[in-house]
Amino acid sequence: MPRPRSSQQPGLTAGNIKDGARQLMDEMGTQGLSLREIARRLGVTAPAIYNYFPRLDDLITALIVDAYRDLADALSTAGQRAGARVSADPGKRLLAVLRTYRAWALEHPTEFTLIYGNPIPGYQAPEEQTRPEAVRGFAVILDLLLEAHSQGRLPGRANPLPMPPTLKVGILSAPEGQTPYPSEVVYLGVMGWYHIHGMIMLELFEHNTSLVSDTGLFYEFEIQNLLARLGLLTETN
Amino acid sequence: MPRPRSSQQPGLTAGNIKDGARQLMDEMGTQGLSLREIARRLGVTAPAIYNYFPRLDDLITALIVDAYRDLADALSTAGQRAGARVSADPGKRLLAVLRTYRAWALEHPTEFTLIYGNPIPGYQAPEEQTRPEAVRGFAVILDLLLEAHSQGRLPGRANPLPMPPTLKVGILSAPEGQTPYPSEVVYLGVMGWYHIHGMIMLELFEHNTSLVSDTGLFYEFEIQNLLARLGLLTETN
DNA sequence: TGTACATCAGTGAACGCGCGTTCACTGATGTAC
DNA sequence: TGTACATCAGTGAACGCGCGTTCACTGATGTAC
Repeated sequence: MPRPRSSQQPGLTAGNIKDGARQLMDEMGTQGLSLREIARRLGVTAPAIYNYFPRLDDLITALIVDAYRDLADALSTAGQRAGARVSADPGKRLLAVLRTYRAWALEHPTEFTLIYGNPIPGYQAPEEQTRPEAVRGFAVILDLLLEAHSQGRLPGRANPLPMPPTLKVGILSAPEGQTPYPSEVVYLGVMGWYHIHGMIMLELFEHNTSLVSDTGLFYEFEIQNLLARLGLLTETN
Repeated sequence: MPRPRSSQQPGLTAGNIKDGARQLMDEMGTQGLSLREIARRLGVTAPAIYNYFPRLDDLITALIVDAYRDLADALSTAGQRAGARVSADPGKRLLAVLRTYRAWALEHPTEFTLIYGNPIPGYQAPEEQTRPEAVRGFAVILDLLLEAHSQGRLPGRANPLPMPPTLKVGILSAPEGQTPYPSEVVYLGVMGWYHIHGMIMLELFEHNTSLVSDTGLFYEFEIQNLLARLGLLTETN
């Protein structure tokens, strides 16, 4: 049977396939991914996909990298917009970024799960592909903390943060091979991330439905509290 | 072919099957569960399992309930032992409980993932079976907070905790149908849980390997910090 | 304007696999007499 | 002590299914002349 595709129609693209995959995962969960089912939905036979992704794992990798990139973009533009719109205050920009973190997770639950949920059995993410985008997202937060730190607004030598001397924080070099972040900045970033991440994970998988009635309000309260404790928010909002 | 089993051998039991399932999940991840593979490892044919678990979902439910129960037991005995060994101070007992939370997760990564990781697609946990044990574990934490609260050691009316008036915290009734926990207690419990849970999830799925070199120390520092902020730990350890 | 040709995206059949579940059955066990 | 019998845990074959991947192929397209 001849291919029905005419030259006007866009035909199969890597983008098409990824979109189909994302849609399928939305319905079936991250482990419901299936080359054959994606092909079926695109009105194409399964082997056709091999022209774009030699193996299923390559498709998964592409989806993961896309997700990290999309999240990093969302965080980055949220920070920039807040800077342009409201003020240059790093605390307020950080607040906008943290709001966006949750918003992105709730708007893209499948992709968030793909990144941060159970590892897919038998699949090993190639770090050299996924790591840069993953780091870029977290660096948005670290950069704002660094800015506050350089303004002397974070706890430091004069106003020491409780931080045990034996605690060794791994060194994460800044994006462009610049000087590494000071360990106070990394510590605060990680600490805040843990808190926020736990909230979102438990909300996403519905472990807190009987405990918290308005998870959005709760989140908002927590991030304001967090930033206020660091001296980054003087007035509310 | 006759059954090789003689009366001395224990033969197949529900416990055997669950143990095999847990072992399989340790190797293959929570979604690697397979009736046939479990049966194969137990030296038995797949239909034999149907005498003990009518459907695969029933086996999963049993595993989930077991995990919640085991975690709740671990938390509960940790609190009791700390009370007997060290002091009756609820803060110190809480510290022991929080240490146990992480220890249990790291010792039972598969079961922790089964409970708190991605939902298994197509499987819906029957709440009436899983909820009591899930609540029991969390109640260990809440009970200790309640004890501190009744001793006036938590922030209260006199020494108010920042807690927005509009924040509505769902009511969780105490185990035996006793009076519900005060909302300060629930709030602090949930808040701490979020923080701790995020740490453990990110550690378990190895998202923080490049950020934190000694995750055990980091965790220890965080929980001591957390309790100190609530006024539950005056001296270290 | 017309013809020959290379390209290459997508096809269809097939591979070997593992899965959950059903079914009639078998045969060792323990009990009742 | 011996015999007849009910029980029921586990068997083996079969069902229908979907999966990832391979392979030789086809035929529309665009290009070169």
